[in-house]
Amino acid sequence: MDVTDDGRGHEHAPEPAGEPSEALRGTPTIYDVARACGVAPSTVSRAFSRPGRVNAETAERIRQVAAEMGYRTNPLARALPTGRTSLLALVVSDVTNPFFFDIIRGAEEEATAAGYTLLVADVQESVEAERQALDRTLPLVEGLVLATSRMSDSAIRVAAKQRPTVVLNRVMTDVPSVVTDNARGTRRAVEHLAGLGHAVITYVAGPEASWADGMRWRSMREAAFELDLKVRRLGPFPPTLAGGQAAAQALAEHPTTAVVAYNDLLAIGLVRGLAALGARVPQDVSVVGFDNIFGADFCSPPLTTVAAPLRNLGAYAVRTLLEQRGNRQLREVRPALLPAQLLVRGSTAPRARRRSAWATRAQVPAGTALPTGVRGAPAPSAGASAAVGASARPGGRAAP
Amino acid sequence: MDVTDDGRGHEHAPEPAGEPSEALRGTPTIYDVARACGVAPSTVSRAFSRPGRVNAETAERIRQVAAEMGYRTNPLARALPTGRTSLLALVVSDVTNPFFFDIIRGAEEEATAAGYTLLVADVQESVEAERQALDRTLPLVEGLVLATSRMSDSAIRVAAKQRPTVVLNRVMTDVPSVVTDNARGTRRAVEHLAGLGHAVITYVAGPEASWADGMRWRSMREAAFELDLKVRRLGPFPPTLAGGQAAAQALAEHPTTAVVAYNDLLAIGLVRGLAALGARVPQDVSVVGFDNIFGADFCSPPLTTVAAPLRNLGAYAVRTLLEQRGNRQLREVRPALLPAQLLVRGSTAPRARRRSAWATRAQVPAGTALPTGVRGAPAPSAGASAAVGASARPGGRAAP
DNA sequence: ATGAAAGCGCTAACAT
DNA sequence: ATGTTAGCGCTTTCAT
Repeated sequence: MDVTDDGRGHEHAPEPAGEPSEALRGTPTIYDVARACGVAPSTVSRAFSRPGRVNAETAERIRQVAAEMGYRTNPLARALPTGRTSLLALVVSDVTNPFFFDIIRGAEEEATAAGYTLLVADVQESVEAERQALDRTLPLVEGLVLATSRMSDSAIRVAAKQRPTVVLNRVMTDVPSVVTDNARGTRRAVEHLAGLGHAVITYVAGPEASWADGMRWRSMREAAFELDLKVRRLGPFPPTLAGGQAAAQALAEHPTTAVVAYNDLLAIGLVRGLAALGARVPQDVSVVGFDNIFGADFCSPPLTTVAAPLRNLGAYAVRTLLEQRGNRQLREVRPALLPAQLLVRGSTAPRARRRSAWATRAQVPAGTALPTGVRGAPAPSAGASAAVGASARPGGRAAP
Repeated sequence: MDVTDDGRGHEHAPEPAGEPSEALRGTPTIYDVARACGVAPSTVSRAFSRPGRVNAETAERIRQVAAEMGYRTNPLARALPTGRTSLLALVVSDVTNPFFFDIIRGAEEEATAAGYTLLVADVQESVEAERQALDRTLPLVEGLVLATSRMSDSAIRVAAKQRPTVVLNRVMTDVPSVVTDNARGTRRAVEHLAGLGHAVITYVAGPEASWADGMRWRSMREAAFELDLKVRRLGPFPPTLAGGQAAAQALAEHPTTAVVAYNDLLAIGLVRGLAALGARVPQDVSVVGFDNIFGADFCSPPLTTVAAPLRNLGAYAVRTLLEQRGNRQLREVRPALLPAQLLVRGSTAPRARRRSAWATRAQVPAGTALPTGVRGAPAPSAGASAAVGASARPGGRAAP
């Protein structure tokens, strides 16, 4: 940030005319500083890169002169021989998705604290863009956090072979991964609804390809089984406000008093859709979301949600990344499970005594195209245990 | 992204034993490719950096072999002699502020389209962090977009001297700047309220240091004068939900039927605060926000707002930046004004016939500390014309 | 059209 | 503790 319009070192060493120095070119180099100090360039280099390996006094003098001349070490030149760029990349599938806001913030903080600069690459939900972004950034960075990658496991492994890599919101066994503890979070939501007297819960599903979606649905079935509740599944729907409105239509045909949605955006859309159909939340229907994104507290009613430890997720990923420096082996690693927290707000309430008539009142035009059909869960007794055994879909992508 | 575990060129040239080649080290270089092709390194370099200056056939052969070997040009090595890093930086005061979401997205898109990678630096509202981020990234990037910088004009000029720079949401005359057309946007809001029959409008102010805040308040006074309305000013308040709730308290003491808030976050907070005080929006009070941030459409009621061309702002800034390549002069430039758009939603309605009693009902504890006093605008006739002439505060910071 | 050679600015052995 | 000397991988005159 310093500009040196003067301080050309004329008092240090008489410049042989015709020799281009930092006075002519833009920025002074270690050579200019060295000449001005009467030491070797390598000494100047050491004075900055490893203080301590140079005499305290000369080091001080060098720093002094360098400061006067406006010398700044060129990170590019430093990176070429060493590979130390001090850059980390965070690849997100969509910067404008509020799910990432706090993740970015957490990663930023941790990176900055460790002396790194975070490069946020937005790949706009495109596998092709993701590949290209990686092509471009991989050689520049010292490490990589893939938040919600849309690439295949093998593609991720390829990247992980070149640079320390951590994946977020997706479980892998040979690449360090950090995920929210969806199982416990989901259980808390179900317990909450059960405590309010709800006996049947609908799960409004998100993208099929989402690792989290599969996890949440399975966990719901387990929890419901143990608490002796019934669960249904509706969807999949795109995890957007529009998706939620569509879900409201679908719900009208198979109403329940409680709903757990794949994520907050879907939940908020659902609440709006329900309102449009004449259903009151939470009086007629209780709604629970996931993630606690920005906006979950000021929508109306404020959303009860399973809050993902967003900021922590980002911070933890970067920390894990930094720990990988040195040991570059892809060895077996257990995914880190970060705890979620149930935030009870205004969208859930005790089950109404008498069933509201909203669903029958709601005008659902015959033949309305719904994204998908409704299917009841298999009998809890059979379904739950089967679900428990199922492991995470191997190649599944993690849509937030 | 390619990994080359094989393709070591053994069939091209017998490796003299003991000479480290790309087989031993990680990535193949132009030297490896050159040897494999039987050409000079410089030819390989040209084949990639300026195709056309090399025989079409040899170029093709080189590309072929290079691909087989998994050669990728090293951006760092290329950048050292040329300065071309293909990196652009977008510095934002707070990544988690929804105001920036679409700005980032717009900038991202434009940068990617032009073959650049965008580095998003979050400086967390700290001048010190901003200075440091600049120190770190400036030498790496080819250009800089400062969105809502908290630094002084002169500090910005210093940065602009080193790299092409564009400032967003702040007017400067010697550095290209792009801002929302707040004046016209504000006028539209005032016209809208006037059309609904409101005669007195309160402006709920944001940060004093915000360039946009000053601009909006002045524009309101002008517009109100022309339309023969009265305006009052309340604040400043922090541009957050909490700030809005505080503003609701203040408004209760000096109620008007219409309010224009500095930004959406403040407006949303205000609506919630009013609700808590028993005022209905829009029946008792109409509220207009600014920016149309994420969430403005799903809060309750959906917010009428002056939508900033967020995405366009980001895209335009990057485009302007890219145009600066080549001519590195800081010459006089006129700020670009991008049009805002009034989005009428549910938070504004015709003025009620009879004055609601909410404000008198609202329990405002005596002596409640308000961030600031309320002051009426000076007589429109005098105030307005004076305001028109006033130019943007020179050193003002632009808080979103 | 291609090759040879000199850097870009810094770091890292290896000497002294 | 400091100086010398090679590079890091690529670009770019200047020759040929």
